[in-house]
Amino acid sequence: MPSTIRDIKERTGLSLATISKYLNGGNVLPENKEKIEEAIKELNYQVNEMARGLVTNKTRSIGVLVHNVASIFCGLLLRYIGDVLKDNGYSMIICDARDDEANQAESIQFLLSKKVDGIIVIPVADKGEFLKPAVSAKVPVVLLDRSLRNCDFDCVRINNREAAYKATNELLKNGHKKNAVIYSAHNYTGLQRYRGFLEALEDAGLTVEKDFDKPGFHSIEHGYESMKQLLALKNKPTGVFTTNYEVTLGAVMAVNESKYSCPEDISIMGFDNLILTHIVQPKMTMVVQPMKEMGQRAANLILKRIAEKDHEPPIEYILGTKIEKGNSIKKLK
Amino acid sequence: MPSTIRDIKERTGLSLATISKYLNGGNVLPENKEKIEEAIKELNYQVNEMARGLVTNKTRSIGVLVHNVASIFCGLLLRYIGDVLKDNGYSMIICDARDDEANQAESIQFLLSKKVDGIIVIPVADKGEFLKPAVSAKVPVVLLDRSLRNCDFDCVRINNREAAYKATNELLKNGHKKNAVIYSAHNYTGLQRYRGFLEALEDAGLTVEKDFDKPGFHSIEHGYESMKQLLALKNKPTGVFTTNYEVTLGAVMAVNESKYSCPEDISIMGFDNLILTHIVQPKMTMVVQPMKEMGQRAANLILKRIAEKDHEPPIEYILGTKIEKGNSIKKLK
DNA sequence: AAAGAAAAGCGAAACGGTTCGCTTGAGTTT
DNA sequence: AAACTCAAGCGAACCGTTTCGCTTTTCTTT
Repeated sequence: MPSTIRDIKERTGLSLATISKYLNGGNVLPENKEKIEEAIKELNYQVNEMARGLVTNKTRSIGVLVHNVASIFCGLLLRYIGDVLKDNGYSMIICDARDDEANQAESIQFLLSKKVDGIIVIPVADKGEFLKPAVSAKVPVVLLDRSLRNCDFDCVRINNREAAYKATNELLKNGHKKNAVIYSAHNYTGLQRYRGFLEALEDAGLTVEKDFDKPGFHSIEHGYESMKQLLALKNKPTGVFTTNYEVTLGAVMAVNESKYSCPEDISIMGFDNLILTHIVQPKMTMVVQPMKEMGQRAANLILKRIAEKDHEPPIEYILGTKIEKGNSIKKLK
Repeated sequence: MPSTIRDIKERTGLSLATISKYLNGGNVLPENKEKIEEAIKELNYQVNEMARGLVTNKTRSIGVLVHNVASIFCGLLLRYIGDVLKDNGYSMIICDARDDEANQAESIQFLLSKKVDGIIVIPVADKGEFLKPAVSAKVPVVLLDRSLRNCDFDCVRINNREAAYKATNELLKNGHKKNAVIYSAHNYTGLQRYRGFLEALEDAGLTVEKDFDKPGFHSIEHGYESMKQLLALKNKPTGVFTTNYEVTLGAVMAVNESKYSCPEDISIMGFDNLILTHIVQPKMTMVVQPMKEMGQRAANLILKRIAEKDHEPPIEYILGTKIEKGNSIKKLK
């Protein structure tokens, strides 16, 4: 039913090769160009991407594998990624790992079976084995937001350690000496932020108390439970560094439900300025990441890799963060 | 590099036709079946979906066009849709309309150019013109969450009018006579909820005051601004029905920033029990939708339509809602 | 004006599957 | 044992592009 390049051939009297050349941006006589364009318009012709793909071995689609599609953080990144891809004629096939490594590995296989030209991934954990099939299939991979242990892939992210260091200093500067940290112990990003926290304490001649050290999952629940435990301590911390969006959310919930309030009874340094910050009182002080740039860079990078013929060595784009000041940190004298 | 059906032919001595037959679930002698399976395993063979698609004219991909990919509501639906599609071997190509009708129309064209087998859409507005190209191309469409004016498509949604009616009654039952409503005036769902609100008032012998009637966009800003205006009135409402997640969020923000509090000074009846609502105090009373079922039904419905040879008349699945009680509504005597 | 270079066009062979219509052969019926 | 039935297998055509290697045309240069 839909018209093909052969219909255009009939209509213009030109050969398939010439028409194909035109379609792919090759040079054609102005006269013929006009003929072809007219035919395309009249026949409402659209290239059959499948036929093209069969020859070129390209699908013009990119797989995007996220750790959790229902998180607002991912949603935003998806928007920016999708924009760039669509503008370049690429479709975005999404897979959701639901924070599970087995799902994640299966999703990579799925994407490869769909013959995507490249994959952008926000990994669940810090291990990279699940990406081996992509490497064997020579499908380029770009990591986003989270790197991996012994990472040998392109990656777009922030300097997590430094950001955490700066954030912790914000607590220290305000006189907080008893600081807790709530973090994800299962991915590279979480661990790096934890290290930044420790380094800042160390440089200030402090250490973290055992009860104040809260590793766990990247989840609202973890933030919630940890903050509850912290508030129940006899010897409570005065400051808490919550190292990602979900954990910050959970921690705020816990404070809200308690008899304590922020920043009077407990100060919080948060992460990721998403909608949360606007609806809670007081306004949170937090580390903000350049989400838009992260998404766009990741998309552009994967497109670049696809276009390259040679296999270039991996690049890391490390973007800057800033601290947005609110009123969630009390100044201690 | 990757092996083809021809490699299997060499290895087994069978014909292409037979192997293809096996791949598509046809009957083959047990002996040959074994040979083929062995060859597939050893050669690590995977069907080339593009070659298959060229013949069958199917891509095994579904376009999902959402009004706003960064909303947590959409994110959740995407998760449930994606699960069903992947289990059936279909990939999910996502487009984000960014709440803009022009983007939405362009995205449909994009999806059609990608030759998706079907489209699931959460429309931006209540007009359906943008779907015409899909109809002409005979690509099935399933609407999700929001219907359209003069709708002639399959649709999976809740009974918005009834849900709003029940919700409003919750305010009325608690003695509220001065009720405001904040809603989206740009999509079918919002308008239906508004009607349900009006009907409930009417049945109680009440009407809505002009100042209490707040149409606008489906956005946090709209909820925020409207609530601010309501709180600034000399003659304030005692109850407010916020008819979607974003608007509820914004309204809560506005109350939090004001000198008033909920439910002492103003009662709120909200919509959509998503995670953010847990972080605000008091716990909200709200209408909850069966998100999982909505996503799954939509996905299964589109798959069913694709499988059907004849063009069956459209179906509407109208799912039930329930009210989750919190403490955001004060009992007036 | 002839020779040479560059640009544009062409035919045909891929790409990797599915499917149509026919042949083969085993099993069943009379 | 001949005739018939039915399952399984096969060859070849086809899906709609791209691309290779060649020919033709046009433009420069001397």
